[in-house]
Amino acid sequence: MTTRPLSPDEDALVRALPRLMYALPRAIDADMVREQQLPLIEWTALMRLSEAPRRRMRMGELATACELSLSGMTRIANVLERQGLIERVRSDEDARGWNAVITDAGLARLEQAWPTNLASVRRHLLDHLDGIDVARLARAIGNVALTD
Amino acid sequence: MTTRPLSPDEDALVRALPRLMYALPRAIDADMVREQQLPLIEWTALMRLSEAPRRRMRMGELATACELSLSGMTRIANVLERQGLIERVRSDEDARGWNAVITDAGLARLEQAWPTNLASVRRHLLDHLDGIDVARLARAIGNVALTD
DNA sequence: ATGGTAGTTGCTTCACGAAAGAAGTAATGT
DNA sequence: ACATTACTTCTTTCGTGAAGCAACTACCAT
Repeated sequence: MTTRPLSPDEDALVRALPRLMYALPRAIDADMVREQQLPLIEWTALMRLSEAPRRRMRMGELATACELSLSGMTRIANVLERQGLIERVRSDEDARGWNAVITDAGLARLEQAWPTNLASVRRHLLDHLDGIDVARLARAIGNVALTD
Repeated sequence: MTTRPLSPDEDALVRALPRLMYALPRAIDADMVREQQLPLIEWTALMRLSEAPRRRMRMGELATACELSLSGMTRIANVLERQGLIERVRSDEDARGWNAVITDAGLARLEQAWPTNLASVRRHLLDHLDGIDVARLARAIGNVALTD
């Protein structure tokens, strides 16, 4: 295992990391719950579904997209389904599989909550990234934590 | 609340965010547990203590530094104390307060686990940040999620 | 081809542990 | 004395991994 020491810059980043990993999701989630009664994870699931072809995704696919375990995804899907924001329909090409499909109510709810999410991400994150190449950063983050 | 739409770059960043907020901490923690039997949060606590004046911090201070609730910090401190990695001593200027003090064993454990943490952060994060101004990013992240 | 069976996959249910928040306790300050 | 502060204990919620179940695939024997 490589143990070349960190440069001072990298070291500073490592020390700042808990902010990003622990504080940021809590802060955004708190905004979403307070203003929209829609936790961040549920918002994320709706967002992924809304962008999927035919507004649907297999459960496993959705779990991955939400960075959630499959069992965790089942739980969230139950919550969303009980609220009528998604439906579950059997996959037509594999009878073991279920598709989560976002409903019209789900799309409406997503629309309604969108500005809160946007403002929250701005306030907690984007507003602090002056001078950072955001496009490059976004691309970089896409590759983060790929292997486990 | 401001709802100016996101630029495409910002939008890409927002969509990549779950990686950073959910997958990254899980990945690093998994490495720490697998190779060192020392969860990331415990490592973080030891690291903060090791750098504090007189190797000690008040519980509340430490909780903040670890981005943890006070009750959560109590729990972690109990675990570390049972392992002899920290001690609790009453604060001499406020009898309500406790100082968590890292022991020699704690320092040794931190040293021992350091390379794993370093390698993990490199592998999951730093290695993917080509072209990013890391110094600037570190400074920026320091300001993330300040308000709740 | 046809069917049997072994193994894999997709999802849910169950059992557990981690973290937050509320309520409680003890010491301070005014 | 009363309100506030520092921490712990208690309660509830959230998310994981393991176990369970149903359905699909692959392989072989006939």
